[in-house]
Amino acid sequence: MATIRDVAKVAGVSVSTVSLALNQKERVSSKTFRKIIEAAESTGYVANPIAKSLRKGRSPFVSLIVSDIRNYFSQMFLAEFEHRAFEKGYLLTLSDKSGLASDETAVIRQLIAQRVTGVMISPTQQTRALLPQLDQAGVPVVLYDHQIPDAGYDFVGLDNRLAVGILTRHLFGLGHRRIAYIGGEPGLWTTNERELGFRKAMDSQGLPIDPDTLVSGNYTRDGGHRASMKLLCDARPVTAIIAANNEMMIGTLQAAQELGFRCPDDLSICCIDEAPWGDVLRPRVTHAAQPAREMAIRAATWLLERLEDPNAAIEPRSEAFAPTFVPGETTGRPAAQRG
Amino acid sequence: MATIRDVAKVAGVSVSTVSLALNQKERVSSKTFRKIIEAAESTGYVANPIAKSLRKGRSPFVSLIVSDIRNYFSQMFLAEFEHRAFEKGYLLTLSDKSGLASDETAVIRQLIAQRVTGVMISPTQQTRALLPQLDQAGVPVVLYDHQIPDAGYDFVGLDNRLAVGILTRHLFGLGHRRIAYIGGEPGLWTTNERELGFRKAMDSQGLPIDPDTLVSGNYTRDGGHRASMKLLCDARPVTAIIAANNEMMIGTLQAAQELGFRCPDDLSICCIDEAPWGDVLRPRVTHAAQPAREMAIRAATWLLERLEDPNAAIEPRSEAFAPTFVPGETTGRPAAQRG
DNA sequence: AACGAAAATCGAAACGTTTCTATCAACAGA
DNA sequence: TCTGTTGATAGAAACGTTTCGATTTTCGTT
Repeated sequence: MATIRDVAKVAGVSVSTVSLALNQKERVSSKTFRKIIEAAESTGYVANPIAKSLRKGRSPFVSLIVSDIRNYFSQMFLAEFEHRAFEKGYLLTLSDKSGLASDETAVIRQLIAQRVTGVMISPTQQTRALLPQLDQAGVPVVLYDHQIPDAGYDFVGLDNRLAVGILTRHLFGLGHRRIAYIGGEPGLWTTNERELGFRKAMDSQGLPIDPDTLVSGNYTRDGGHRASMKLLCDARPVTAIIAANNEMMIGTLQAAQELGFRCPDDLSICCIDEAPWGDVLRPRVTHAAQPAREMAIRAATWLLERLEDPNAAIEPRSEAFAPTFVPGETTGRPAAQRG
Repeated sequence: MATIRDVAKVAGVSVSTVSLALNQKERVSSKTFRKIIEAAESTGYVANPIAKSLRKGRSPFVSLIVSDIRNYFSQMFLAEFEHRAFEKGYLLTLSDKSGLASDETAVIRQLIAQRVTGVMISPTQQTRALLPQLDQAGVPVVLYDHQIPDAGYDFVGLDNRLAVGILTRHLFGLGHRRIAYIGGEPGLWTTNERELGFRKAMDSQGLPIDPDTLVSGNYTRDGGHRASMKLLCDARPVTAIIAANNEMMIGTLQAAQELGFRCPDDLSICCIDEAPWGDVLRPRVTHAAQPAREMAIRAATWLLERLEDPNAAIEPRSEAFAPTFVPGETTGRPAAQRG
């Protein structure tokens, strides 16, 4: 492969002039510029980005660390980020925390060593301890999905309290009083926020919370199924269930079906998140959708903006997107209220 | 950040000895080895992979180029490849061809320049011309989904002819005679194979193919919808439709519903591919599923195997996975045959 | 024609490794 | 005691850029 030295030789100039010509064309006379371009073309020269990275201390990579790539939300961030990054000349590296071997610490250590120029990450508890390392390495970071309060990073997420609030209010409006809530994996920020949203909403309707009806389903289909089974086999089953994400909603739907509950006649079900093929699922599930695409675009834009000018002192920004309420066929008046 | 020179100084040995100790510990006396390890730890040394790459002419990156990341099949490859690659010490770069700006030529040029050590790619026509460049750069390649016959690359895909054959045979067995086929984007390998499978299957049942019932839907939902509309508004509509992928199947389902066709009473529908949430979709769609996960694992294994020993002369391997036939509720006997 | 400033170009160092070749010490065999 | 061999370590070159400081060229003024 042709190197810059070959080009210099062919063009009859020094190596440094070639570098100048290729990177800051205004620093070079137009005559030599032409000569150099010509030489570069005739030799088929393409700069070695690795050498450039070594010298500059920065690689043209930008990284996305998702919690689980099988999840619809992650995919949006992936798609939008990849396109936008590539447009700006960056390549994308992807890491998935759900992987068996995926130790987040190791991932981040690797990325820092590779001198990636920016990181977008859906953080967890474990992540908190790693962020200072990225900081120290001077790598701009944008968080999404889970917030780390007061950490001073850009953040893009959902207004989780509002989302659950809307769903609760919706059910209340239909006449439900015994409303169960299936929360996500304990310890995560969104989990706390969503639960808090539920508590507040119930409180503001003057409804007490029966601790038996506030359970965790770990954000998994199976967890949702198990939790629902318990909720529905109770002596006095709830009339409505809110699942904190779509996977658990599916588990709930399944449990209801298996136990002979008709939805929404005997049981109303709704959730946060939309399903990948939500528009063709029957029954259509009532849900509070995250505007995933917009959120992804915002996050990508913010990160790329920081890369544009790494030492511009941009104040950390934070945006909680309002959910979109999508009424479906899985929620209705409770049986006792009808007819 | 500490460099190898700092370690050498602290350990009181030369730089080359440190390098030796860290990479081929047997080449160094155990006494100095200990000294060096200690020095490395005390200085917090972590090798700069970029310098290593420059020197070695290879980076620790492995690349996946998908046709469209929003597609379930791509996601499987992504998830499995990422995990396995990371386990072996590689980082993954991802490129999505569906991106607005994503010029495949530019992507591959970049990857070669970055000296990636292996590439997994779902090729298209355009790709064919780019493969020699990867070859020349000595980058092992594994193809998936679309085959490029006789190109001499590892390939993992579906037995497309069999998949369509099964579906056709299934419909024939139910009594259908007017069977339509909605094919994919023209020019792609799988498109051709699937169509060929249809032709052969029809032929072997002694059924003529009405050219009006063999149409293209471009693999998109909308394309499937349009094609179905035409098929169903015909004077003598078909009794069954095979869609060459899941997206087009959805379009077909929708069209049937809009035109008042009951499925499967008035119209049987089936397709290749499963849906991401296929197990909760109602009605359950009859389909020939690709064993996506196994395929992804195979592809990842093959590629990583080649990276293990880059100059082992491994014969190109190729595997066409048999589809899994999953009967559903969208296919049944044609109306004329029943009661 | 000579001068000085500005513009253009050059040479060399530096980024942090690996690896080739050379040196050195130790040690076995004669 | 000397020689040849082996194993451990050292030195230096090379990978391909960018960038700093130095040098040369150009060109407008006087």
